[in-house]
Amino acid sequence: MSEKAGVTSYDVARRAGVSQSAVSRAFRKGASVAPATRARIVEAAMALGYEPNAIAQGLITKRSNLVAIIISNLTNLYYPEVLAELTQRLSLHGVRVLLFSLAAESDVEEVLGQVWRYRVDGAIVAARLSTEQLVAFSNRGVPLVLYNRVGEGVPVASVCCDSDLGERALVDGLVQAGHTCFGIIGGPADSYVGEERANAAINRLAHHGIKAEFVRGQFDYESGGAGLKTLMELTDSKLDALICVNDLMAIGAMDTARNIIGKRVPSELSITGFDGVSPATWEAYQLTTIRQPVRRMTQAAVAMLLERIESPDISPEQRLFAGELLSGRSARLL
Amino acid sequence: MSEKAGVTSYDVARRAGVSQSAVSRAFRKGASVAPATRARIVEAAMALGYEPNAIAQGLITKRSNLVAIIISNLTNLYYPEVLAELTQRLSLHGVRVLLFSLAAESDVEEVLGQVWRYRVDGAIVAARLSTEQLVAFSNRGVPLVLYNRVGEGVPVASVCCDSDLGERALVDGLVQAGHTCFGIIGGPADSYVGEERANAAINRLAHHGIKAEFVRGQFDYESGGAGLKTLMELTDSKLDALICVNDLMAIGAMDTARNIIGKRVPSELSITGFDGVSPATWEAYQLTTIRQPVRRMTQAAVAMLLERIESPDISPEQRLFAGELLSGRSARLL
DNA sequence: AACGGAAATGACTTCGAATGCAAAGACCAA
DNA sequence: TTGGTCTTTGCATTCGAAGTCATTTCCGTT
Repeated sequence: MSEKAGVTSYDVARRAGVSQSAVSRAFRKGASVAPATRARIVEAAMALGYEPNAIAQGLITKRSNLVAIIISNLTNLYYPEVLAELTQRLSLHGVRVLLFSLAAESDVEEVLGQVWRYRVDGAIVAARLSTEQLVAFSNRGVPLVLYNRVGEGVPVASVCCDSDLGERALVDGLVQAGHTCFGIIGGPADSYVGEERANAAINRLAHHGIKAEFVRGQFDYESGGAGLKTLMELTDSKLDALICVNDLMAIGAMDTARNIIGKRVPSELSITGFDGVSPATWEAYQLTTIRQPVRRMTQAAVAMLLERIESPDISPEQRLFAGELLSGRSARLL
Repeated sequence: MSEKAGVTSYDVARRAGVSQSAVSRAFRKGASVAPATRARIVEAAMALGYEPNAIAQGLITKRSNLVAIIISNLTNLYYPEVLAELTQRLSLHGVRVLLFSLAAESDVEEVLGQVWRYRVDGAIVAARLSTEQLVAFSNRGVPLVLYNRVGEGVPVASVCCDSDLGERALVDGLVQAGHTCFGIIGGPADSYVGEERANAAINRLAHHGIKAEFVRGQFDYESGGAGLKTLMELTDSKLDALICVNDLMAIGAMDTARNIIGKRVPSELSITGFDGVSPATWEAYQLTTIRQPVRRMTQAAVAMLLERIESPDISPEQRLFAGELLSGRSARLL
């Protein structure tokens, strides 16, 4: 078994005394090969350390068995879990992952060029795509599933965690528990989930006749503390309910509230997050948040994508998953 | 610009009134094409939305421009950062990432089969490889760089963060600050870094004539708390210095110490970690730890790999980076 | 006008596996 | 033995771009 580079089906064929076609057939199930022949071929292949060249297979079959995964910022703490899940699930189906991680959202265009070049069978995207970019996918016939985003102006298959339901649960709980002065820390203006969640919270508060102060953050730890400080100023320190559109900012805010500002959480200030990342459940935080059902969502995304790879004409579908309210100890909820 | 699937160089050639060869040349720098011709070709290519088929290129040139990245558990909190860095750096060099994330270490063998099939130009691996597996890389002529691991029995290019230096700094600091009862929480027995760091700590303590209690964890938050409890029992609650081989366990231990056991950190119990993940710097923890120089390490890994892809015969090299001591507030150090 | 050398271009082959098609065997029945 | 059916097998072609080599074109010289 002296595995060497560049062993081809011809090498195997020669050693087994058959034609190259036979070798090819021996490796695809359902092909017409005599059992004895197949055995000889497999033996020869093992002896030579032969592995079919996926590149050549891809060229002839027009199936690369590659799926592109495009994620804007992997350091988000939430995405690694998603990525790991997606990768492993796709693996089970014999599909390989071509990973594109963006330093800046604006890199998408360049990345797409590479996606086309590699003739991927499909793509799962957790980054903002313009309408033209969405159209490009459909023109090129590359099945696409958006993760936690929906197509703007164009119907596209997508998997999302319901922002409205989630924020509604949080807002309602906070309102009913008697909070009166609300603040919201949103995401950057160009983030889809950020806007969705912030708007969901704002709308639900409006439904209760409450107007909240609003500031933007960058989804990171520091933004939480900074946002909280700003909101305290804006509200003359009357703030008693802080809604953050992700957990990381909520955690940052908690730390700042306790250690810098000196507000008790949750007795003086309730703080909520969104995502359900693992630090949210740590003893020190016990964050009240909405946990995204990552396993079900990734499972759905993979299933939808594979379906569309098999049958390219399946119509777009949006799957909205309800998050689970995680009642921690960072907020007084009713 | 009605980009469609399956535009080939022949299509472009026809539209530009040239041969396929000309199109090919127009897209590679340094080739002999008249400026005017190239212009016509580029225009035609744009009009058709042509992108060279990387699969076909890979087949003929025997360069896939793909690099495999194999990471055992992405949920480790430390690896996402590494992965993002690696991906982006490789991108800059026109190299694409084929990601393999392992659910269990034992999946490596199966994954390697796929690595061979895709004829990757090289691989960066942060997972345990057996000697046979290491040899397989060299037999197949696939350049390999190990990340935070070294080849066992076989010389292999690798990039590591120095465990000895790091643990020595921590141990010396703790000893000099007067700690007397030491406990160590290691990693699973099959983890390379886990064993390295634990041994480094044990050895350095021995050098000071101190013997520490030792328990194993799984690198996760829960293991920290559980490990601490066990160590408290083993030491009749006399434990006053806890060395964890990664930050996550240290964080878990801190939370348990403060909130469950009721020990003050660091006045009654000093806790140290390793890695320098972002939560370690959070207000609530301010962990005393060794920060791995991720940027320099990934930078080195990429550089080493690319070098070896260009010149396959470069001899193996180990690059050991010293970590930076992050003096937080979780340990009394001198 | 004729020639030489360089630049530009195209025809053809190549990479490695898959597959349509035809030929060759295998097997059974009459 | 012959014919017919079904299974195996090999030949030849294909996928799309790169690159070799031969040819053509272009330009400057004399």
